[in-house]
Amino acid sequence: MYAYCIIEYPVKSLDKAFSYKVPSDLIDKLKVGMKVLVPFNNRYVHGIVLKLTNTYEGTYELKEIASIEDEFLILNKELLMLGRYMQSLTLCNLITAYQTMLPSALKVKEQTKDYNEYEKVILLNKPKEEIEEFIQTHKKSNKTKILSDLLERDEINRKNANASSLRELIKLELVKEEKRIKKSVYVKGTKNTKVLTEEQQHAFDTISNSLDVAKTFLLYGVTGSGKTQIYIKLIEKVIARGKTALLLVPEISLTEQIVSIFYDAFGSDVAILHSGLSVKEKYEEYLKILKGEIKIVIGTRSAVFAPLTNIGVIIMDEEHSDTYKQDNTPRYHARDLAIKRSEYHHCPLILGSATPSLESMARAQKKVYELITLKHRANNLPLPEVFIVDMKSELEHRNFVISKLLDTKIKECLNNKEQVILLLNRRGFSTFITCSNCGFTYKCPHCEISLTYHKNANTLRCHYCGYTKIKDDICPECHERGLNYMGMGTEKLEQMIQEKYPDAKVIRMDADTTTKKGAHDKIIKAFKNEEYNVLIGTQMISKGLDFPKCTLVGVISADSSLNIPDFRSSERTFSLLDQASGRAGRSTIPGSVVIQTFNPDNETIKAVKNHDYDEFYAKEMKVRKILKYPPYYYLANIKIASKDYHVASTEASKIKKYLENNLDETSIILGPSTASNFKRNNIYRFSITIKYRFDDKLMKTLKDLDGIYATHKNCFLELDINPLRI
DNA sequence: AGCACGCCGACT
DNA sequence: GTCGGCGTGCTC
Repeated sequence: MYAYCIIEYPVKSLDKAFSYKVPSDLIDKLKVGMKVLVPFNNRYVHGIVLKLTNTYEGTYELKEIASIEDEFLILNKELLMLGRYMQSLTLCNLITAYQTMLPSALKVKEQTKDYNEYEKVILLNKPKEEIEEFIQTHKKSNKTKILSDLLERDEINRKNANASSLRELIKLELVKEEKRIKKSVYVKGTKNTKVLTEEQQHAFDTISNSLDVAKTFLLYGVTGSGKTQIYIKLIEKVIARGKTALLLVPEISLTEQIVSIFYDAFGSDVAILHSGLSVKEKYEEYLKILKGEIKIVIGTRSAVFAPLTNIGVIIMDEEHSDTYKQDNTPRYHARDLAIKRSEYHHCPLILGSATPSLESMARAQKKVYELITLKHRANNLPLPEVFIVDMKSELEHRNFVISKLLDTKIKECLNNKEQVILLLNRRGFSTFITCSNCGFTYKCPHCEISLTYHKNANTLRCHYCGYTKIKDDICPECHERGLNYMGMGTEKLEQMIQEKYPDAKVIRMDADTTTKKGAHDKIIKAFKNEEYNVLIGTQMISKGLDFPKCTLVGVISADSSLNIPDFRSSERTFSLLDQASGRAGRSTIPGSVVIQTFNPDNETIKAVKNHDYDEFYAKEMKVRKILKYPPYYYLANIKIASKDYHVASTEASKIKKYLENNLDETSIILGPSTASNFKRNNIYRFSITIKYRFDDKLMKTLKDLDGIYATHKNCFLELDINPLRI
């Protein structure tokens, strides 16, 4: 028998199958999809078996497979296919695709955040007889009590035992201590008795009727419309039919509620996959899923590769979330792979969101997806009222940060002992120029995105197409000397709020205050427990959190999100502001939202005020159509990187020529321009973006290009097909 | 990727 | 003379 293996090095020139003889003692054990150890160029390297054959036609002197690396960890037929599919979508190496699918690949860049709660339990360490003997031969004490408890119950929590007695028992090696992940609710069957509303029921029925069809549904429901309930019912139904379910969420840490709901409903049938798991934990969960011990997998992006078989439903919650797209190689989008898996398993895929991505909504409009709309909040509460404050007129009253209205509302809120959330988006990665007098910002005349300020050259540049202009001294709009780049950090805002409202207890949540393990959770819990009444934070506080006592959300500057130089900034702003407003008034007290902006007439802002996604969608689609952005055009981005500025620059021009000669005439090539992360780690990056519709030659051309530069000494390419940002 | 092979400069 | 620089090519 012969085996075709792909080996572990993610290098273009090695990204092909190498053939080996299978030694007789492995013939029975070796399966396609297994990890093996093979001799390769005087060394042993890991590989994955792609194919097994009985004959060998080639002319190589074949070596033998050395051993099976892991007889449990197998990529099944579907996952092998999925890897090839991912390769074709992202143009990554096949081995890279497989490595990202397998849990062991995590060792490369293990993350340190640990979202698990741990508990310590005490177990017996000696046979029962010995323990009994000990109890008999010693007089009653804390020690014997612990032991007899253990005889009865197998394990006890460390908290329930006298610490010093315990220490002695451990010393005597009669008992042992074990640290394990605390699963808050492990017991199955807290009956989910919630009754679906009419609307929910209709959604449920529609999907239920297509349980054996590979169909994608876009479940578009306003915040609080109870999508989670529909997920639960669907999964219950699918499990009852003997199938499994996959639930993808944007970020586990922000989805605690969903997770605990599912633990409650399904107990140990659930596995949670997220980046906080250690390699070992991830591996163990993976094996459990593989062995069929798990029926429901909940996880983030990479959970789309969960080795579930017989999937009955795939759900992608908050489908518009950017986290579903990996921002390093392989740059896959979990949605694409979820669609593929739903086709393979002939099961429905549900994309859920209150603010669907334009791509998905456009597909729904074109009937590629079936649209299901939930218009009402499950608890029938009105959506919070949104107030737009024009900061231009506030400036006249010298209110630079907190407008009169927001100030009044905050005071009102504090007086009523209710809570306030203040949202301050970060300025993004690049600096843009704003007129502090009228709020004017420079936009690229071709790309409609904000220009980035380059201080050393005193120029404003578009990093899409390369358009450059010199910064004016006076604002072209209001003719004042107000052109400055603005921005305030959360830290400064915190200080300011503290001074302005001395009685308020303020807590801040941003990247700085959440670096430590569990800090994130701690802040949220503390705020929920009303230890604080003002929460200041960045984007991260806008997602899915539920604070019943919060009745006011203030957005300090909507412009900072709106002006980020990216064609999707309106979409992101709408989603962010809509979600943020959803934080206000979630229980019985109606909430309000104050949005401060220099652009009160901006269509996106107006749509947020009316909670009108449809209006936003219609307007934004027009813009995208005119400017030829997704969903009307697809995008592909090439980054040309080199330590040498000149090399990067000249190669970028060469590549542009190459593309012009090899792509369809209908495709539009933008650039080369300096990439948004132009110089990082002393590497210069240029960016070329291709807008295309149907270009048969595109993928092949990009692949060829990648091949050409694979051997280039000091210049390399990064390809991103359907990038989320460029 | 990682290693051998190979062909030139400067060092005990 | 030889040690070692890294350019080139190959890996079932």
